[in-house]
Amino acid sequence: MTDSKPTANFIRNIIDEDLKNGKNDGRVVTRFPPEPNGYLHIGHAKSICLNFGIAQQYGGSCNLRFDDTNPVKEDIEYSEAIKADVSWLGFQWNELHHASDYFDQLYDFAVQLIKADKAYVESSSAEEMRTMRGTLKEPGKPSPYRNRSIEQNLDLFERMKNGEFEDGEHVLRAKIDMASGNINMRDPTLYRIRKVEHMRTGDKWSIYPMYDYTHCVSDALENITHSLCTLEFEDHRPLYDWVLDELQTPSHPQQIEFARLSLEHTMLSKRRLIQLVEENLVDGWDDPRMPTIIGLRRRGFTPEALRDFCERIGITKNDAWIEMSVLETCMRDHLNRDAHRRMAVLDPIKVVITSLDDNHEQELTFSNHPQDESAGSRPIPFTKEVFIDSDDFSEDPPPKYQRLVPGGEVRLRGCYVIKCNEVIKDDTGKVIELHCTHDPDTLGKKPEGRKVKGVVHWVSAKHGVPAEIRLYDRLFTEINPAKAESFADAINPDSRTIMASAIIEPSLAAAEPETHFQFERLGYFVTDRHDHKPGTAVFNRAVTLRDTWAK
RNA sequence: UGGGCCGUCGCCAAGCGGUUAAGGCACCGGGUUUUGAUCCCGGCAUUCGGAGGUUCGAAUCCUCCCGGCCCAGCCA
Repeated sequence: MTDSKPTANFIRNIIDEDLKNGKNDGRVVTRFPPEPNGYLHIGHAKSICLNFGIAQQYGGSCNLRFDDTNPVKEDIEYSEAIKADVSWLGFQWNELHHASDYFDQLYDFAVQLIKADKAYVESSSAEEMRTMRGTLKEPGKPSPYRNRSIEQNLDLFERMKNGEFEDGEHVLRAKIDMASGNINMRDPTLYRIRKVEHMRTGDKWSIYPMYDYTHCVSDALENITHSLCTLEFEDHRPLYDWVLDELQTPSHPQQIEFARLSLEHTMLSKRRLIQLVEENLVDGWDDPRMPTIIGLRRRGFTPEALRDFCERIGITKNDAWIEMSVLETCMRDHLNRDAHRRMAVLDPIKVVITSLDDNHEQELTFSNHPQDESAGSRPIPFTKEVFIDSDDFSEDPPPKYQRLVPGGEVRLRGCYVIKCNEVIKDDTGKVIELHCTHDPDTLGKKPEGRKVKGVVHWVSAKHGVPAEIRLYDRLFTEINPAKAESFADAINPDSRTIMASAIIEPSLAAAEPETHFQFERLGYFVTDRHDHKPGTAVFNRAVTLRDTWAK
C-alpha cells in the first residue's frame, strides 16, 4: 500500500537543515524507546511511525530500545508484546537494545562523574531531599552531603553497587545547581538502590540508573542522531545535554520534543487503562474497544490505516485534540480499497417470496469489489426464503425512508425487485415474516415504468450460516474521559452490542481469522482473531460505512 | 519576572519578509451509482490570540498584553 505523502513538519525541517549542513555525516538514526511495563497504545503508534518513518524517509535507521531501568515495573511479557506490536505496524528495527545492556558502561561513567566531582552520594531520605529541593518558585538548598570527598563518594557508590545498603539508604546525585529555575537541574538523582530482580540482569545489580541519566547515554552509545520524545521532557533537555557534556561519549544526539497524541473519546493514560482492565470494564488489553495496538488490531483496524492516521495528524508542539472522524476515515479509506464485499444480516427477518417455487434455487454471481475487477467474484445462492435486516423494513417509516414498507418495492442487492404484500406478526405484534412477490424482469435491469430507489442486502435462508457479530462504538461518551469524575460518568453503555443471531452468506464461513470484509451497507468487519473458528463464525465491526442519511 | 513550551478555518496542519493564506478531516450543495457506500464536481479563513511597532511590503521580525500546556519521583 502507498501511505499518503509526508507533510512537512518541524522535525523534518530540522533534519533537512542538519543534512544540508553536513551534521552527523549525513546519517539519520532514531530510536523508539518504550519502557516494557505495559501494552502499547495508539499514542505509541504516533511515536513509532514518527521514528521509524523518519528513518525510512531519510534512508537512515531506527533502533528498538527497551528502557528497562526500573525493574519493579517491567516484565519480559511486555517487551515481547511490544516487539509484536511494532512488527505488526509494519516496521523493522535496525538494532534491538535494552538500556540494561549498558548497565556496566553506565556504572563506569558514573564513577567518572564522581571523580570529576560532578556527582555525589546523598544519604538524606527521599523526604528530606524533597524539602531541600525547594519549590517551583523558591530555590533549593544544598544537601549536607554535597561536599563529601571524592574518595568517600567513590567508596560509598561502590558499596551501593555491592549491595551493602538497603533500598533508600543512599542515592547518587549529579552535582549541578540547587538554585536552578529548572527543578530537573537541582542535583537530580542518577542512581537508586533497588534490591529486586531485574527482568534481564536478574540479581546482578542492586543499584539502577534513572531515566534522565540512562537515556541520553544510551542514545549516545547507539549513535542516535535525533532523539525524539514528547513535550513533557522539554525541561529535561538541559540535563540530557549536561550529562553528555560531562561525559566522553561517542556522540551527542539532539533531543527534539513533539506533542503527544490526544484523541477525542479516548483515554491513553497507562494508569487509567490498567484500571479499565482490572475493574473488568473491558475484557482485557486486547478488548476491541481498547486504544491499545492489540485492541485496535482485534477490532479490525489495519497497520496501513494506522500509519496513514499518524501521517495525517502531523507532528507539532501544539497540544492538539484529534477528532475520531480522522481515524475512522483512515480506516474506511484503506478497507474501501482493499476489503472484499460480502452480505450479512445482523438481525434477520424472514422474507418469503411467494411468487417463487418452493424449491427455487438460483446461483447469482457477485463481484467481490465494485471498483476492482481483479478482486474476482463469487456465487450467491438465491432461494424462495431469504433474510433481510429488520432495519430495512418499517410499517411506519420515517420521512425519506428508502427501504421496504408494506405495499412497497425494494431491490434485493444483486437480485430482483420485490414487493411487500403481507406482514406476518406473532402474538406480541412483532413482525416475524414478510410475504413478497418478485418482478422476474428486474434481474440485472431496471424495473419498467417506475423507479425503485431502495437496495437491501440479504442472505438465502436455506444457505445462510449463523454467526455472532459484535458491534463496537466508542468506549467513552465524553470527549475527554480523563476529565470525567469517574468511569461511570464517561463510559458509553452502548460501546458493544452483540448480534448473536446474525446470518452470513455461505462464502464467509470459511474465512481465516483476521480477514477483513465490507458487509455491504453495514460497515467494515473482521473475523475475530481469537474466537472465529471453523463452525463458529465471529466478526467484529471495525467501523461503520459513512452514513449521510440524516436519521 | 521560578523555569520551559504553545496559540493559522469547527478539528488537525502547511507556511519561515512579497503566495489568490496549501492540504486533510468535518460540514454544505450538485452529478454518477443495483452499497443512503465509493467516485466526481463545487462551496467553506480579506485573515493568522490581541494591541502597538519595524518595513515599500508582516501569519512570518520586534515589544507588550491575553489565553493554554508542562515541571517540585529514589517513575519513564
